[in-house]
Amino acid sequence: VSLRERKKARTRASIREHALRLFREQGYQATTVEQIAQAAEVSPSTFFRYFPTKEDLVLRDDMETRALAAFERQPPELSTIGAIRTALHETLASYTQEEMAQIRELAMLITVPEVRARAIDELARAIHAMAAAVAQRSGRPADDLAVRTITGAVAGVIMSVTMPWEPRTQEGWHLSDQSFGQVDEALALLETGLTL
Amino acid sequence: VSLRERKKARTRASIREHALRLFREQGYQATTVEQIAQAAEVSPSTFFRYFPTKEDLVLRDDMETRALAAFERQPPELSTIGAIRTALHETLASYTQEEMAQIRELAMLITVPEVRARAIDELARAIHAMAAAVAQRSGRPADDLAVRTITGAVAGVIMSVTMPWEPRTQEGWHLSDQSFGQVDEALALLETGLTL
Amino acid sequence: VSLRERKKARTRASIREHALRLFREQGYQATTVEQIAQAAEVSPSTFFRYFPTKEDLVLRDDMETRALAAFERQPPELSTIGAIRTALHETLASYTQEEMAQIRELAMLITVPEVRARAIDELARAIHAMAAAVAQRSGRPADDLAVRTITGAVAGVIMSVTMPWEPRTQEGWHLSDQSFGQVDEALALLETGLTL
Amino acid sequence: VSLRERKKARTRASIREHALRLFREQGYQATTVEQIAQAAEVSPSTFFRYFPTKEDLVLRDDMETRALAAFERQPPELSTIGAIRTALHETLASYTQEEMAQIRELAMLITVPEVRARAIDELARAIHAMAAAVAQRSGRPADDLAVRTITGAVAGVIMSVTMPWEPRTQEGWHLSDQSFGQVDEALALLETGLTL
DNA sequence: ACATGCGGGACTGCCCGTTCAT
DNA sequence: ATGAACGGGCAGTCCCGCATGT
Repeated sequence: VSLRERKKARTRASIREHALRLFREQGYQATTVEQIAQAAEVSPSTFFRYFPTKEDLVLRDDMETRALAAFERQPPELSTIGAIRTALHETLASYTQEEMAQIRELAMLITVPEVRARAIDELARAIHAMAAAVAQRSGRPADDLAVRTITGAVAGVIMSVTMPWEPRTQEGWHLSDQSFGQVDEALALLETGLTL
Repeated sequence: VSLRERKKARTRASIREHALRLFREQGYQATTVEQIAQAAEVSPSTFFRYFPTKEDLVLRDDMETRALAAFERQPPELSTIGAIRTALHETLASYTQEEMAQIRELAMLITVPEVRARAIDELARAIHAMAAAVAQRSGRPADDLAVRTITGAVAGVIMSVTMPWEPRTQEGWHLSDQSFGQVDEALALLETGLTL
Repeated sequence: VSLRERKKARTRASIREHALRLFREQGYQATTVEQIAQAAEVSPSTFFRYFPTKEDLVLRDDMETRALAAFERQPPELSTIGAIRTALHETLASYTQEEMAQIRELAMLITVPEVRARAIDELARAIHAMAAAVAQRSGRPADDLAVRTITGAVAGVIMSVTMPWEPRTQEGWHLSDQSFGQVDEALALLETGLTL
Repeated sequence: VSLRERKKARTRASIREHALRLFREQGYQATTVEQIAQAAEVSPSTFFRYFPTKEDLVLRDDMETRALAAFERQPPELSTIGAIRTALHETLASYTQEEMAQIRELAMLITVPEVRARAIDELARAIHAMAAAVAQRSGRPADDLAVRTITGAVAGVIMSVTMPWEPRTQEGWHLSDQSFGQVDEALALLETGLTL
């Protein structure tokens, strides 16, 4: 880890922290990139070198990567959905207190339409990546319909349970601890069979 | 239907047609709102009165509304997913040849990232609307977990089957006739149970 | 002439005047568009609506248009070059004192490389427009070699005589009154024959 | 020729080749310096050390230098324009097949406005350099009007004959073999006298 | 009512000067 | 000491909302 790398990481963190503070104080939309750059003492162009878009301030985390890695570690005896559930548990457990706090803070911002659209898109993309893993695990081709169905369903369930559906204000919604519990429960339901 | 309404509809259609032509010729991103406005012989501000954002040129259709209405017409004997499947069939059948052609053309544009993010978001929103209908149909509360699970799963499956996952060029992807068939099949799978 | 038009013209003039003042005070390159916009009390985007590029502040004048019109007014007895010389005289005579002063001030800025490259390009384009007029006048096709040769030569002579060739500072060069005299003389030479 | 020099020349050639390929594939404007640098496996800053601006990828060749040298080799019996014509012939003849092919490819890019403006400016500058040679050859002062006139006229004629005047697409224009023939013919006309 | 004009903000691309790594 | 990385700055484009004028 060279000095250069360290500095980059620090700059990146600094930009994000200042941004989050400003979002808290003024709201997401009311905060301009220029303000963030000024607060973090970098130029706007530098800002965009670290975060391609303003939305990426909120989105870039590695939860999907971690979850995928955890999934691939699961023993083959588990059913697909079972493996996914365990993987999610492990992923959550891997976060420190502070990381969870930041995730919770970032999560509040998905009430902003653009952020939310991007977030869903990322989720979709991530689950598609997981489809490959599922395919391999079950010895089926990557574009197998059952594989696409199961991964799609999982993504949809996560979306449906965690996203704030009614248009609430930024303050009115938060990612509760029980959200994860609900996701788990919903995935269990999905596996049991959706008889309604 | 007043004369005013007629004129509005014509303007709206004209803007959309000119836009689609320009998208075909130059691509979505390369076409500016100003060009579209000029081609349709309206001012840019008028454009925005008809379509709140450029993306809405592609997104605004009433498929979700029609599907929801069809769902509510289904007899209570059908299972939830069965009713959804039938509703989708009826919705598709309700389109004329020309409408289908336009839908297909619009569908090509979801390869554009912004459009795609918005499209998924709309799908999510639409399915949430359907959750209410499902809840009522089954006599459960609106925020019932089973209801959210089933509707989320349906949305996820539709997404997973119809969206172009690999980053393909605009030309390389199209909404095939069999896409609908695959959605139907996948929903059948979902109902049967996802044992993988 | 509506109120709107009036206002536009005033804004345009105001921007240019403030820009010229700033150029005088700080130099062309050291003056940013933002400064100009601020001085003229408009937003940067408005600036670009009036002048597509910073260079256009300097370039947009109608000398070429006037010269072309004057050329077309010349009687057919005159030789081509003779007609051009007369047209240039008439064009110059048509400017008021103030206009000449502004032209002179703008002319100083062609010492700036980008401006100069653009200026030559405009000259080239203008002379090409004149080729059409010459062709018509002499009853030859537009792409006749003699026509292209004569108009090209005229453009080249004007360039050669009026442009500041050695890289001089902005202060060291100015468009003198005798520049026009020299152009006239050079065109006379061109007509007589270039025996060297 | 040291090893260092060799390496530099290779890097330079490599950058240019990758750039030309990308220009062919995506167009000049759509290709960014960063893409070129990446393709040539150098950093952007290295790119700018080899080519001060993106335009210089297209412009930097030594045709003017060669032509000037050839001009200075001409015997004093020849008229000025005669000497220039011979010099141009010799210069052309000095290029290999591959060099000509590259020149032709580069020439296509002068349809791009910025490139074209720069190209004309370079031509102007080159011809001004030639003015000094003409002055010396004829024993006149460097700023002699006849000298400036004749060199300016030659530059203008070359411009007029070789440049694509109508706004054509990149594909629609190319530097034909007969362009050189036309230049020669036009210069002959210039010498004979421009009676039109 | 409707269009036009203007403001503003995100974002891109070119280019340069300085700092760090080899 | 040579070269790459990095940050800064500025021109320019586009989307879109709001005020202003017709």
